[in-house]
Amino acid sequence: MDKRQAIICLQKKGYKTTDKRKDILHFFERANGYRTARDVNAYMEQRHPEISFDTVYRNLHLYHAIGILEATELNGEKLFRMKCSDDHHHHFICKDCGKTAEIDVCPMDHIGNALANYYIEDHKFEIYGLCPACQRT
Amino acid sequence: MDKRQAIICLQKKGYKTTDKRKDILHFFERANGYRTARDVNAYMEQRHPEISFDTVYRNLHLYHAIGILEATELNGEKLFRMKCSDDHHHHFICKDCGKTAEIDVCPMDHIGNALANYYIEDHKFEIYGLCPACQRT
DNA sequence: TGATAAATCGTAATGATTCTTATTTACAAA
DNA sequence: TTTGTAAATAAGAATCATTACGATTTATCA
Repeated sequence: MDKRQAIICLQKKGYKTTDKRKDILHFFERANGYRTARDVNAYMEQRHPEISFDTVYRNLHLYHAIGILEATELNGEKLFRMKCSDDHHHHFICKDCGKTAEIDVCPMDHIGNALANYYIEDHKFEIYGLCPACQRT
Repeated sequence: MDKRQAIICLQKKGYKTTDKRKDILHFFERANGYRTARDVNAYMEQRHPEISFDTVYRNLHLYHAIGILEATELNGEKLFRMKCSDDHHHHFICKDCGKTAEIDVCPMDHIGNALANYYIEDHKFEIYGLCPACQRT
């Protein structure tokens, strides 16, 4: 997903494409990894000094709901990133810069019938550490 | 880990064993799964109407730091449970009651050298859903 | 261009958690 | 058993992320 596709997605579903919405997408297009709502706020405040963080949170939530962004949670903060390709996979997440790497292994393929009587809704597999670039600092 | 072992652990490290600390342990000994800080607060307020939630948070944090409790995070809230056996494993977590089930599969055994140049600090694998008991309601 | 529903602003409210200061208590040593 | 002292606690203020709300502005389309 890139900015262009996201804008099409917004329009298709009848949402308005405001400058602020476009700028949020622009931010994520360049981010290449997970970012906090605070990061987005900081970026947006440069361009729109009067922006309300309600606008940021509302749009992050919207983008997540309609599948433009994906979200996770770390240290009590929500993190967002552009949705990547549709095939199921997990992520390595750099604790320093938020950059991610795809992991194609899914542990659900290996659990067999260990949870036979359980109703499974969801799962989370993430690896945390330092990406090659951040190890050098 | 049970209450008795936890108290020994506290004493060994020179921490005082107050009634409130014991009651928190008592709560987790019976809990058999993840509980929020709010759950602990609610329980403690029954027994100690004057208790400060600072006391609860401080002790949860301490217990986690010295390995009596383990922690995770869900929907913007921290969850705690008694530390279980020392062999590495992951959990199924019931979204309704917090009860957990051990999963012996660890995805790290399957990633090969996919992250060869990455420094790995940590990983998280959790499955969410409903336990057999909670499916019936 | 103008009507209208959606989006935004500004700010207050919330919910979880942490911090601060004064007071109390568990424990060790006499 | 008493007492000194560091640790633990109470009470409430402060913080941090997030959500809610009424008033105002704006994108879109007829």
